[in-house]
Amino acid sequence: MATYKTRAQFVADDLRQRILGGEFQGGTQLRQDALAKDYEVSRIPVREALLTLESEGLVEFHAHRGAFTTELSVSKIRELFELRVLLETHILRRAIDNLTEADLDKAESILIKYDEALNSGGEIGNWSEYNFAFHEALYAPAKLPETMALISQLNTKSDRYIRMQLLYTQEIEKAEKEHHGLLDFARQGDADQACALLETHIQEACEGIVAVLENRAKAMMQQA
Amino acid sequence: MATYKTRAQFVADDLRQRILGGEFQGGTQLRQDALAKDYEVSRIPVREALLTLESEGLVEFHAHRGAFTTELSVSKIRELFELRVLLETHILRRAIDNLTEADLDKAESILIKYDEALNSGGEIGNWSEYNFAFHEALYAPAKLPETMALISQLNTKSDRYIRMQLLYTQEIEKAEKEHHGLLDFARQGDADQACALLETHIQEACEGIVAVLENRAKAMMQQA
DNA sequence: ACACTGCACATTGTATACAACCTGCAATAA
DNA sequence: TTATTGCAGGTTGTATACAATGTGCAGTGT
Repeated sequence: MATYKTRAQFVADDLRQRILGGEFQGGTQLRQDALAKDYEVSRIPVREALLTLESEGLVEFHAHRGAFTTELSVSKIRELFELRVLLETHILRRAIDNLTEADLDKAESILIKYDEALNSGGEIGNWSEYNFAFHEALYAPAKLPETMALISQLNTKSDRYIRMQLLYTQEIEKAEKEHHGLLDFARQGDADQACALLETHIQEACEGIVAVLENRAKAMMQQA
Repeated sequence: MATYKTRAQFVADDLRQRILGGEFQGGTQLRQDALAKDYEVSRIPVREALLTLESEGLVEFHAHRGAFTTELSVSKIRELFELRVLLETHILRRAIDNLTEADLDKAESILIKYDEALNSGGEIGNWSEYNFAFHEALYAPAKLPETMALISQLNTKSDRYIRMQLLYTQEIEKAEKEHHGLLDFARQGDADQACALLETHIQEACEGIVAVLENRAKAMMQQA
């Protein structure tokens, strides 16, 4: 799949990681010239990369004024997480209907690999990738590609904030326990309980993020 | 808002209409050079327009092979409409919580304008735009912009098929009656009934489309 | 006949060059 | 002083030119 990568795709992938990694503050302008020099390409693939990122909601274009990284308000974050609850409980139910042993094992293996990394190293830079990989594996049996694409889209949009939360609070272990719980309920075929757990799992993550944001806002106020 | 339109945006808007209008069969290649000549621009804005349309799901890029219009399978169409039910009933409930008289009047005025056009002229080319405008007006009071954006996205993706259905069957009047029903339930504040009606409204549209597609497939078989 | 290689052509992807537009500052006038 | 106009510089948007890749056919060999 997609064995060849155009420069535009390469720039888009790398820049996405940089944005999600928090390298830019919300609202900073991304100058095409500077990025072109960074990547040693012309501005054309840079523009195309920025357009791609715009469609993912990471960047906003203003005609003749350029591209700016987006910043989400608390209310938008709440909305995104509410959508995640809606879509992910929906897909989880379907997944549980179709679940095979192999599916469960696959999801579990991701979880185990992650557990090990957690116990040995402690810090995990790309937690959010593992996180999404697990959810994806759990939802895959539903065989709803369009739904999955929307979920993925919502995740990308909120990813920056999830990372931020993990940086400030130490909720990874808790989330990990909930992941095991999800897997257990799925194995038992108990869709109701699984969905209930998933719902609180997502909602609590949301509240965590909102708390961090509001603390930060308070700190900003005092500084000024 | 967006007073200036770049050439890329112009091409994207026009090309979107052409694709949704059914000018291209699913899977046809869109040659950049030809489009550039059509619009009397260079290939650069054409490429950017195609990228935009790709993010909307109307077109697919294959590296070094170009852009092709997408074609949805019956199962994907079903999935999209299922998502619409999920998201639109969700937003409708919220909208009904916040509804004011002014909101209802606004939605109704769209409906009335449309009724008139229907009675006088008969044929309406851009029914799907009116259709979406009404739904949008009804959902707006929910004040959930991200949700609304997703709904809009799903609508764009399925729009071609909705138009196709309307071309072959004459369901516009029925849909129009249902719209009035929706408005009535909303006015009464009866979210449950409104959502139930909305659900069947969407599901029946879906079944209509699937029926048309399967008939067409059968016709194709006989031809061969 | 069939498979395979390699070349020519067409099309896409990207670099460079230029035009259009926005922004901020300086100069002018009220 | 304050508001306004116009210019200069810089950035984005687009055209043109070139490079890289995919495709199809001719030619060769088996």
